[in-house]
Amino acid sequence: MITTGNEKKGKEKLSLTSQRAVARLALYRRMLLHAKDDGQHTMYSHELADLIGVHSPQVRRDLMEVGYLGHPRHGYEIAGLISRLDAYFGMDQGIRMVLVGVGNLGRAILNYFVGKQSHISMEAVFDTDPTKFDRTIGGCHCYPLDQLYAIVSGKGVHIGVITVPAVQAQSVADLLVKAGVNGLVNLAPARLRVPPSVFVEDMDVTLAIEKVAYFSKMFSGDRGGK
Amino acid sequence: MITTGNEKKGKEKLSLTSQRAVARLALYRRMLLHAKDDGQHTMYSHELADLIGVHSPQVRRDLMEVGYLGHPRHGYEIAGLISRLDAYFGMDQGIRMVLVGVGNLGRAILNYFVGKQSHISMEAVFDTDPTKFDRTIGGCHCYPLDQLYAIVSGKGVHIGVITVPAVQAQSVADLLVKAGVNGLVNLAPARLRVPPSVFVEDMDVTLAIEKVAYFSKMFSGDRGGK
DNA sequence: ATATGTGAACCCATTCACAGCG
DNA sequence: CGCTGTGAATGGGTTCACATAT
Repeated sequence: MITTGNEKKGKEKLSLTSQRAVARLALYRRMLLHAKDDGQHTMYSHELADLIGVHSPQVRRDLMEVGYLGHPRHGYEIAGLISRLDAYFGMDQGIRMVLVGVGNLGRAILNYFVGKQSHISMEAVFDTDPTKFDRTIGGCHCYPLDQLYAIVSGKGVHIGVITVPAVQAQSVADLLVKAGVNGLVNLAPARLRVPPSVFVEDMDVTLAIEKVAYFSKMFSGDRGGK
Repeated sequence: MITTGNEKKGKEKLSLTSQRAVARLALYRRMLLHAKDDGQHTMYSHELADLIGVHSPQVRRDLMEVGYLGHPRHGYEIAGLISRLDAYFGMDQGIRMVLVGVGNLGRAILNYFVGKQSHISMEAVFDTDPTKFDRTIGGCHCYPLDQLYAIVSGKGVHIGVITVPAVQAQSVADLLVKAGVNGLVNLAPARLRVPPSVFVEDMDVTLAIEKVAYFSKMFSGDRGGK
């Protein structure tokens, strides 16, 4: 087990922070990176709270959870907190991922990573379309899907991103799990069945649209001008 | 006047179901559609529960919320429940949406809708790239972004889907809101500021990956070997 | 005085347990 | 009986309030 320089109190709390909390922490990190780019050195909990739309005690409690202490008069030190969050997300050791399904959606996601250097790296992409084999797409080499196990297994790849049609999603998930990933980002509108040791995050655009359909109808009780 | 955005003028009947509940209802609907395609006529709460990974009382409570009653011995009647859910999501009146940003991501989302007939229709798409103007992309006519207000306003378009780079997301959101949409699906990794009468659903792939990074690390005690 | 750290209260979503009905 | 409908209990996440530190 590798621990980085920043020591938190002896509490190596592996506790499962709630998914909501983890998402907020990722947002804090993003805002802190922006602030750092702008030359800021410290930030108050209430500033961070305003930036992502929560209350300041929420921020303080979240940061307490990751074991980073602020300064009662000056707030939180940005660079240090970013380092702490990097460690929290395992980015100090690097996160390796692969993507399966180089359609429009897959390419869109690859574009998020091309150019900008991140602690999260896309190691390879896979597809079943022979015209894509051995090409470099979005900065990544594209391999045939049936070589996935051979290429991914044992390489310490943590995350698989699934951007294939719904009908293929489960078989791709099975393949990725067999190859050793323990986290999946599933962009296909399908429900995946995976062993409990694998974490799945579903990103279902159709579902999101339906949600918005409901709430937007509700929000527009009257649509009279203002 | 300062608006805290905290005025909930909840209508008791159509009460603001929680976001989580609405997402589940959309999933129920999808599963029911599949079952109907397979020729099933009724379904039990525990079946539906298993299909989406929740407990049966949760299903019954959710369906109670939308006011659909099952039969104590035969479960829920599929066709009727689907109709009820269609009405719940406003689909019986049709949901009209537009999409802004015809990059890979935008095209991927358009592909979700091309071919399959849905109660949700994509009315038009917009971009700033002149080479795309007046072309039909994913079954939709592409207009210049600066014609958005003229084309969308007054057409009863409910939802805007934002698939532009992060830096443009806010201005596109402003435009869509001015044109009268009251629901946004935001695929850009940016935080949007909108009036409280507009519902925003963020779909942030980068955030999702970071979430999975955390939980996948946590799920795998060590990453060295097996 | 101002901002953090945190126990305690609060609130809401989920789950339980059982009444009711076919 | 089996399955639904739902009040009651549970549990987890958020907010409050205040002690603490500088």
